[in-house]
Amino acid sequence: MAGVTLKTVAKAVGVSPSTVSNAYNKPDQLSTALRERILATAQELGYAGPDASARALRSGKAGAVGVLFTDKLAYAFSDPYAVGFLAGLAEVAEEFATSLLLMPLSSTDIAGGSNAVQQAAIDAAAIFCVPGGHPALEILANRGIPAVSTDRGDHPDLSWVAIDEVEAAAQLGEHLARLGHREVVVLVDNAQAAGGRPVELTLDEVGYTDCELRIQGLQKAMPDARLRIVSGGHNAFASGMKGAEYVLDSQDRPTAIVGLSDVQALGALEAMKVRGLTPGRDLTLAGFDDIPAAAAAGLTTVRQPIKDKGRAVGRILLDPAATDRQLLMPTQLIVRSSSGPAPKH
Amino acid sequence: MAGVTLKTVAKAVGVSPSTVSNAYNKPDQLSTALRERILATAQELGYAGPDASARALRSGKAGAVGVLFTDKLAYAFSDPYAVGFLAGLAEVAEEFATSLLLMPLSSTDIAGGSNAVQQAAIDAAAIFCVPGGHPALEILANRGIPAVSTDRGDHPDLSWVAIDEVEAAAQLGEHLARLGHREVVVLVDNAQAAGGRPVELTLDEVGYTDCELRIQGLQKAMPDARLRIVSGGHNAFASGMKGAEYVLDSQDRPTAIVGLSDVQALGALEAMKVRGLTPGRDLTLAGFDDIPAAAAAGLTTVRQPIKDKGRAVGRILLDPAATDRQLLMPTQLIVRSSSGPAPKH
DNA sequence: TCGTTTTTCTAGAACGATTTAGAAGAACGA
DNA sequence: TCGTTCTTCTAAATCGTTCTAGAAAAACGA
Repeated sequence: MAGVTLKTVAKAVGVSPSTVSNAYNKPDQLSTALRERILATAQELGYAGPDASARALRSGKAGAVGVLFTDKLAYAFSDPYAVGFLAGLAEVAEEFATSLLLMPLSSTDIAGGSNAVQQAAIDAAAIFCVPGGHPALEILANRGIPAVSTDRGDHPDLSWVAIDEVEAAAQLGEHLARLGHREVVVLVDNAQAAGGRPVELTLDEVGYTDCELRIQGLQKAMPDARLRIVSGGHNAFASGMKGAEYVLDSQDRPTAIVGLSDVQALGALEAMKVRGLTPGRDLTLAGFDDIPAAAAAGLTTVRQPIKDKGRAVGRILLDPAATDRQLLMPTQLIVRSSSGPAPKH
Repeated sequence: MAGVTLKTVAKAVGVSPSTVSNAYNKPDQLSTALRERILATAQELGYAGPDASARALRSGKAGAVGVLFTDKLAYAFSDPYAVGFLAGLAEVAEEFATSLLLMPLSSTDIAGGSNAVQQAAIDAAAIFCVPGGHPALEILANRGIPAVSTDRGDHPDLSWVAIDEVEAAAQLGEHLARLGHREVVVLVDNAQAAGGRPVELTLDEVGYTDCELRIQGLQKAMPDARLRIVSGGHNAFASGMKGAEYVLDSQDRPTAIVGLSDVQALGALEAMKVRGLTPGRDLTLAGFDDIPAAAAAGLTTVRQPIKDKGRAVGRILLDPAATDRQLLMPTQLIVRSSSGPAPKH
């Protein structure tokens, strides 16, 4: 059973290996009769079709696109936003009979080459929320693998599918400003705070480009407001809760809390509930992304078409017909019950 | 920049290709000085390390494990249960510097070989909730790829990590029986109902082994109860809602509804809420899996350690030290407010 | 009937690495 | 000093395909 190759089959049928190869890949290059005879013999010999690695080597196509996530791979699945992106990407991948290769980003042994990004047999890569300058991006570039990012990069020849982070955040900022909020806390993803106490950051310490831009957008739309940047850890429900707890239990309570992702905002919502605070009345809460749970919770947020984002990335990566290599997706402010006028003193 | 291979580097440095290969893979097989010289030259030439496909072909290791999901790949991400499994698996994969290859199962062109399962360069495969007898499983077997399933198969030499479905469901059944329920509706995943009207099924029509076993377990524990099997479509929130609506709006209302997954049960919960029904008082509702949202919703359910399941599958696939190839994971009945005594007439 | 096109198939060279077996020289123990 | 063992490096075979030319036969048009 083992060791059955194209050659074995070719010999058994009495044709050349090329012909057997064609039987699988170019059915119109040989007579139907012969093709069927070859396939039958292959079946009989237990030949499972052309070897994937060999085919990939020779043809230069791996039949898979890589997906790069920040942080731990296991972690990526906790945010419905990331999952939505993946779902959109998967949809297109499915259409092109291509697999998705999820690559862990953790191991930093770059020179050694034991890196997953180094090892991966992929034709292209989707880069999801990876901070600019990450070593993995360089590896990808070195390997000459076409990539599409979900962040607008600085290089003009980079492909991306993104939103206008500044404008999107500004929409939300205007809404909050109109409601009279001047004391705002922004909850962000931060590695430092993970596992420890919540931290208060400056804009420069944020790290993620998209987060920075959003904060800038908020500030732009509410020039008179005082923005504080707080993190309770990685981008997750628990972190949002921790960050909000820290803020709510301090003397210096804001009138509005903005989570830079809905999962964090929902965590903050939980912290408010525990303290008997009603969102939209006692304190305004807003998020970002508009994940399904946001609607159920009545969370004001900025909707971005995440599944479409995934689809668009997939098209750029896989569809030769896709011409636009830089795509700006629309966003929309969704006002729900969690935002209300700032209480007057 | 293009066309730089091991050979190019070898020629540039003035050593044999084997030595360059060793510089990357077996650092202790050559002097440190030479190794550094090689690596430096490689860098200079823009060589990005050994080609993944070539390495995979020659060494016979792809550095990736495949993940087979039922249904549409895009779809798999909508259930936190599936996502939890993936997270556990990813954790172990990360540890072994292995990537996860998500394969779409849809295309059925098996003979043609344009199949993702056929094409995929993988060392092993995790099979998640794929109904027995699916053609993809045969392809995998033909290719001689070791696989671990989340269902206990019939073959004694198959590897799996599963739960005792019958016993787990029986625990829940006993709980319901003790509460006096005799009219029970079970909500299941079913392709037929997808996109159309909810359907009522017989046990034989269910299809998924695990679902069948759970229903058997319920029946076993509540011999006097009448079990009806209803499906509102694929395994998802919306399907559970649709199925429950169908049942709640009929003349023949049950006293208890059991979702065979929490997402479905939560969908049913929504349908109840809309109708002003309080779970645990007007009608008993129970689920399966104990996803995070279940706790928040007060849903009685059967907990299974899904992340551990993913981890265990990963270990069997990747860890040579893992000896047990068949693992039964524990389950636990979690009673919350959504279940209560059956109303007396 | 004769050139021309089409169909069907093949030989042999890649693809880019890893592996095996072994050579050359250095280091070692007695 | 001599045989033995290490260390360091190499030559050549091999992994299993697909691809590029092109050959042989069949079909075609005039």
